[in-house]
Amino acid sequence: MLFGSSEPQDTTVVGLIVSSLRRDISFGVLSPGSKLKIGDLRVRYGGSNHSIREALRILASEGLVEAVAQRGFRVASATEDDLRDITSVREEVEAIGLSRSIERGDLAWEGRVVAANHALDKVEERIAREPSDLNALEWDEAVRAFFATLVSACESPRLIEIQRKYFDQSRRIRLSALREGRLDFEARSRRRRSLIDAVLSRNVRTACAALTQDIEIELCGEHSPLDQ
Amino acid sequence: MLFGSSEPQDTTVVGLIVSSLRRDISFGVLSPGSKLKIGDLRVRYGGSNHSIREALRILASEGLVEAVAQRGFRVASATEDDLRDITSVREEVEAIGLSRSIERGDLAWEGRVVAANHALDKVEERIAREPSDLNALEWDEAVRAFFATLVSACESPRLIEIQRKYFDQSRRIRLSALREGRLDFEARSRRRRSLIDAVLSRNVRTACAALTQDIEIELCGEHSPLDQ
DNA sequence: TTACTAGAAAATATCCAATTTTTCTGAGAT
DNA sequence: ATCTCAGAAAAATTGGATATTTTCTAGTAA
Repeated sequence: MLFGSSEPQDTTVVGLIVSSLRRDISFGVLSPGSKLKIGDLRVRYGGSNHSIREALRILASEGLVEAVAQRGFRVASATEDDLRDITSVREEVEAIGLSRSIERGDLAWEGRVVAANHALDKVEERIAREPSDLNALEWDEAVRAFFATLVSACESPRLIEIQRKYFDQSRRIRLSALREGRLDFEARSRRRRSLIDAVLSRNVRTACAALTQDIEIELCGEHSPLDQ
Repeated sequence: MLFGSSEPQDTTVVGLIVSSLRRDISFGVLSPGSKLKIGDLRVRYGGSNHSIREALRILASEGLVEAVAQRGFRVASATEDDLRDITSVREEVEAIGLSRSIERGDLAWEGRVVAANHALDKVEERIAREPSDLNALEWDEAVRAFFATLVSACESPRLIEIQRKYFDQSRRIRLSALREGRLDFEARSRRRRSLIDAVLSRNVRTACAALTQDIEIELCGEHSPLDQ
C-alpha cells in the first residue's frame, strides 16, 4: 500500500475501503463521471452500506467523488476545464506555500527538499527504463513526496491541506500522462534541478516561477519551448 | 434559515442536521474543541446515529469539525494559531480570486459587487443601531455574500470552493468580534469603499491590498493605524 | 412524436444488535 | 502520595434488515 500508508486509517474497515477506492479512482480503474452505486461497491470492496457511504463521503471531501443529494455518488469528472482548473489552483497554492517555505524553512527543510528530489530522480530513472505498474506506484508516491516537501515548511496547516487535496486530484492527470508516455524525464529532472538551485539560493521569485512551470508542463504537456 | 438556504440540501434530514450544527458551531453555541457525542447530538437535533455521522462527516469536510478515527468527532479548535492561519489563507486565496475576477469579470460582475457592498452597508448601519441576534444572522449572510461576490468571476470553481470553505471557518472569529463590539462599522465601510473604487478602476494591486487589509482587520482587529 | 404513468431501481433514513476501541475508575503496588 | 493496571463503562464502529422517498425507465396513450 502506497496510498495513505502513513496514516493510521488503514486499520479500520472504512479506511481500507477509502484507500482502495482512492487508488482505483486515481489509477483510472474507475473512469471519471461513472456512477458509484452502493450495491456494486459492496460486492467489489466489501463492507456494509454504512461503510461504503461513509467512505464515499470522505472521498467526496477530498474531491475525488462528487455527491449529489438524493442522486448518489459518482467519480469526479475530469474534463479539460477541470484539468486546467486543478493545474492553475495548484500553481497558485504551491507557489504561495513554496515562497513561505523559502522564507521560513531551515536547513533541515533544505535537506528534505534535496533528498526528495534525489529520490524522485532515482525513481524516474528506473521507471524510464522499466515502466511497470509497481514502479508507477512508487513514482507516484515520490512525486507526491517531492511537492509536499516543497510546501512543508510554510507553517500553515491549512495551506498544506489545500496542497494535498488538489495534488490528489491531479494524480489522475499525471498518471495518464505517464501511461501515454507524454513525460520527458530528462527535461523534468533538469527543471527540478533549476528549481532546487533557486530554492537553495533562497530566490523566491525564480523558485516560484520554476515550480509553476513544472506543474504546468507536468499536467498539460510542453506547449512552449520554455526549457532549454 | 440563512445558512445554506440557497442549497436544496435542506429538504433531507441530514441536510437539516448539517445546517443546524453549522449554525451552532459558527455562533459559538458549541464551543471549540468540545466533543460531539453521537448520542447527545441525537437527542439535540434528532435523526438516527447514521444521519448524525453523515452530517458530521460533511461538516468535517468543511473543516468545522475534526474527525479522528475511532475517537469520534469534536468541534474544530480555534486557537490563536488557527485564527492566524485561517486569516492568512483567506488573504492569499481571496487576493488571487479577486485579481482574476478583475481581469475576467464583466460589467454584470461589477454590478453585483456594488450591490453586495451596498447591501452590506445597509445591514451594518442597522446592526450598529440594533445588534440583535436576528440582525447578526443577516449581517453574517451579507458579509458572506460580499466576499463571495468578489471572487465569483474568477472562473475557477475550485478557487471559489476554497474561498467558501475558509470563509466558513472564519465565521466564528467574525461573529465573536461582533459580539464583543470590536468592529468599527464606519471604518469598515470606508475600507470597502476604497476596495470597490480599486475594483471599478480595475486596479488589481490596489484592490488586492485593500482586500487583504480588510480581511486582516476584520479578523484580527486594528493593530496598526493603516486606514486614515 | 410527445406526454404521462406505473413499475423498477436506487438512494436515503431508521432501528437494532454485535464488535471493537477508548476512556474512566478504583484497587493494589511502589 | 503517585503510579500502574485490570476491569467496567462509554462510545464509536460495523453489520444487517427494512421502510420511505426519489429518480430513472420503459411502455402506453394521445
